[in-house]
Amino acid sequence: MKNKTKISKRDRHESFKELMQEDPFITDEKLAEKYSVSIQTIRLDRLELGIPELRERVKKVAKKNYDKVRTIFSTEIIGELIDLELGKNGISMLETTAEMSFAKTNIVRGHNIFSQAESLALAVIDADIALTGVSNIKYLSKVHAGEKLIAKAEVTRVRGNKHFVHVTITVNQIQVFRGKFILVAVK
Amino acid sequence: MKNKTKISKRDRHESFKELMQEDPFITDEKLAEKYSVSIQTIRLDRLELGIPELRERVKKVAKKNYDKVRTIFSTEIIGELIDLELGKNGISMLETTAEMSFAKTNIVRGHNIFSQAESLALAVIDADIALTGVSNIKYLSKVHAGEKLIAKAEVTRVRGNKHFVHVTITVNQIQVFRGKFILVAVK
DNA sequence: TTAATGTTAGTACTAGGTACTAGGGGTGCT
DNA sequence: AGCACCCCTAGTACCTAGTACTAACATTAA
Repeated sequence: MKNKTKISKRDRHESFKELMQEDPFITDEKLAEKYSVSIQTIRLDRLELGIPELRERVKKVAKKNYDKVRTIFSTEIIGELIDLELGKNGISMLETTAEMSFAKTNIVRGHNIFSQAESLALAVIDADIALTGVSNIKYLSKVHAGEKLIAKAEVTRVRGNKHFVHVTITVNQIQVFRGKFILVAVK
Repeated sequence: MKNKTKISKRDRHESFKELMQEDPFITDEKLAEKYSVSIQTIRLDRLELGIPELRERVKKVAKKNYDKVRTIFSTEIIGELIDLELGKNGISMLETTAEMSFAKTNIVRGHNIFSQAESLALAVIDADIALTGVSNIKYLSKVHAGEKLIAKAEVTRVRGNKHFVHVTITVNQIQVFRGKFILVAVK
């Protein structure tokens, strides 16, 4: 028998998976200390649970977030573009995650929803570069992390370089957001 | 003399620094091939330029973006809170970056500005948890990457669980955004 | 008691390096 | 022409955080 706090394999594996998500930057050595088992045991555990080695985990985080940051900040569309008829209408889909929401309530933050709507509005209008001038929006009901947002945008009027776009977002056919945008095409 | 495309040290170093930012995931071996020099030369280059090894670079990207994603999605305030009088008013500051803007024009995307405004509005009201119900916003002029946004929020009226907040954002005393929010405090 | 499961130990090997020593080749200066 | 200096290349020992594998012991269940 060893000495201290030794838990069962099942419990260790349980705790293991959680820890890997919280802190992907931990080495086998540290893990071995933490659970007071040998490094070999940790390696068998990772093998069993299909958890890659530290370097791979770090690389994965790097690549994922690298992409993510680029997607959030840089893409023309927040969410996935499903359908688009330039100058007329468009549909995009956004799967909400825990990161988009308040920790306490799991309710998705408004600006994430707004971002989807605004970027879709910008995408549907038939202009090279456009900026949002005015918008009038209403959040109709709470959105919880994990729910799939379907945004539909429709161009209602075009007057000179001003484009009027209506956007509605639904979750399971229930409206959660609606907004009117006036977009200004710039040269 | 070797054989092919060999450029000067200065030019290599120049190109080197750029490449490291574009693609931090490249190994010394690949770099050696790319510049048709030996691995040792690449290592001397990195030493000279103070560029860490691949693993450290990857780790850095991982950590940075890890934090970034958390900041964007999770913080209560987008930008830095400068002043706050709960239930009355608040000021926040956001330094815009190239990532927040359209690549072509360098103009900051609307939703980044909106996010600052909305999150500040949520912060000033004296309620544990609140959601945005309605908002009415106007972008008054373009914001370019690098400009410092100062958001001022003021609670104008409270009726039951509805909080009316006005937010203005300025760059060098010039208004670039104004918005009215109706926030709903939830229990 | 035997078999299965869980744990530890150790070896050979890997990638992608650091740190260091040593030497060759071209250029510039005197 | 001689020599110094820079640039580049080569090679060795060592490092971390592993993989892949073999072997043996400990614990538990049948």
